[in-house]
This record gives sequence, structure tokens and C-alpha cells, in this order.
Amino acid sequence: MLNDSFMDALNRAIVERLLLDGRATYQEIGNAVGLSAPAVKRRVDLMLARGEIAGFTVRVDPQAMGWILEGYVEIFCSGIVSPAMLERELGPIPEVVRVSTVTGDADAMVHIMASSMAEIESTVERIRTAAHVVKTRTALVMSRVIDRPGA
Amino acid sequence: MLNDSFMDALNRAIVERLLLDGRATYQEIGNAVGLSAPAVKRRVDLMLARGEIAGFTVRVDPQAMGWILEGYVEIFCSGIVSPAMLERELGPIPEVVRVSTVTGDADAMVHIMASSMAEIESTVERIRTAAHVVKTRTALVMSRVIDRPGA
DNA sequence: ACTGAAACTCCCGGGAA
DNA sequence: TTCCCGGGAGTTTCAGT
Repeated sequence: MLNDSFMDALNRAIVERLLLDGRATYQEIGNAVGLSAPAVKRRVDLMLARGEIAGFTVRVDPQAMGWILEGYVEIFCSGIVSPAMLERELGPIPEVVRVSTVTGDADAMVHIMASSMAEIESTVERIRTAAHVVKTRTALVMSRVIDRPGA
Repeated sequence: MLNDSFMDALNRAIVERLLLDGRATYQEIGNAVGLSAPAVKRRVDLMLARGEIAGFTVRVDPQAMGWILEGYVEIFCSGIVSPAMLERELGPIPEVVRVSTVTGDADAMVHIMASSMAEIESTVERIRTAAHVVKTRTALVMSRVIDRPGA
């Protein structure tokens, strides 16, 4: 190999290609980045094994799938907020798509998706009754203006 | 086909499968949902044509890719906020991963990813100088506690 | 069901430590 | 020399009609 930085540049190019089309063939990727198909596969497998690539997925139009409503819920907790506790308490809620602990006044940002306003309401209710949550602040998404893959 | 609701249930099962593994073969999906491979392909192509499936992509570990910093920026604008304007003004910023107009006190939620604190700072600065933004409220992500595919 | 193509798996060659 | 990485061909499976 030439050096590490060059290798990372190749992997980065491969990932960039896969971000655009996760079903691209190894040959297509190879042509784009200047490698043979088996070489690309080896690198992809390595990145998978190292966890740099978590897996492959499909990009779904949430509206078409009936998840017509989406929102960000900031939660404010009393006392200590451990990631493990958040995972245990919010993990079972299917409408909860992402939870991140954050800096600032809120303790965590919860991203939720639901198919009806009633579902939003009950989901926020479930969040409120969990994990020492004392307050929530919900912002409903009206429309996605920009959405890049790989977020 | 039997009827629309049954078809949607099958499509939903196919999508669910693809969410877990975007590179699953049509045969694997067919075995899982009780269809032949060509039948699965027909349905996937249809969903692609209708935009229900936007495409395929790879799930990347942001940390491994060097996007070690992530944040949510709420923006508050003066006057009218049109999605088209937001797209035009924030689209060119590469660190901006998602922009959604939202209800509540903020006008839009901007999701950003960056590789350094300096990049975060300059990105927020660029956002502030755009689109009649009069105020921003930034929450940096400390850790992702829950992350489901297909968000 | 059939054809073409892609994935997967060897083994080999070359370059660096 | 030894190890690591990329290239190439054969086999099997999958994609596309």
C-alpha cells in the first residue's frame, strides 16, 4: 500500500459511492475509484467488520410509508441522565427513531415518526412518563427541505 | 393481486426487510415474505418508480468516517420562511445534513455534521448569515443512544 | 425457465517493512 | 523474507427477460 491516508481516501470514495447507491455493484464502484471489483469487496468487508459501515439500507419516503408525521422532542430530565437509562426506557417505543444526548438546556433530543397525530400524542406521553423526564418540548416537522443520505 | 391492503402489507414486509439489509437479494426477500424473486423485484421497481423507495444507501458510522461532531441547530427567521429559500441558502453548505421546517418557536431544524469544532463554528456562522436568520440555538450531540435505520 | 451478469473464492504477482 | 494488498480467472449464484 502507498500509505494510510491514501487508503482512507479510497475507502472514503467507496463509501461516498455507496451513499449515493447502496446497491451499486463492486465493479461500478471499482471503475469509479480505480480498483478491481474483488479489491472493493475486500475493503467493504473490512469496513463492515470494523463497524465503519454499519450495514446497508433502503431510503424510504416516510410519507409514502404512512409515517406522515415526524417530530423532534427535546427532553429535560431531573438528576443524572445516563445513556443506558435512556436506551432502556425509550428503546421499547417503536416510534422513537433516534435519541441523542445533547449539550444545552435539554438533556436529549428524541426524533420520532408516527402515522397519526394521536400516535404522536401517545408517543410524547410515553416519553414524558419515562426516565425522570420532567419536561418535553416538541417541534413537529412540516416539511423536509434538505435530506442528504448518510446522516 | 388480492387487494390493495394485502399488497401494501407485502410491500411493507419487503421494505422492512430492505431496511435491515439493503443489499438483500430478491430471493432472500422472497423467502422471507412468501414471494418469488421476480415478484419481489416487480414490487421494488414499482415502489422505486412511485418514489416510495427513494433509493439505496449505506449506513455509515459517523465517528469512523471522521464526522466526529454532530449538532441540531434551530433557526429563527424574520418574516416569511419559504422551503425554497431555505433550500437555496442552506443547500450549498456541505455540513448541513437535513433541514426541516417545524412548528413551535423555531422556524426550522437544521441537522449538521462536522469533523471539528472549528467546522461546527463556521457552519453555524454560515447558517446565521443566511435566509433572514435572526437567531440560532445549537445543541451539540454528545452520543447517539438509539439509532434505527430508515429515519 | 433461460441467458447474461455479478458475486464470491481461490491463487498469483508486486511492493514495503 | 515476510506480510499485505491488489489483480485475474473460475465457479456459483443472482438479476432480468
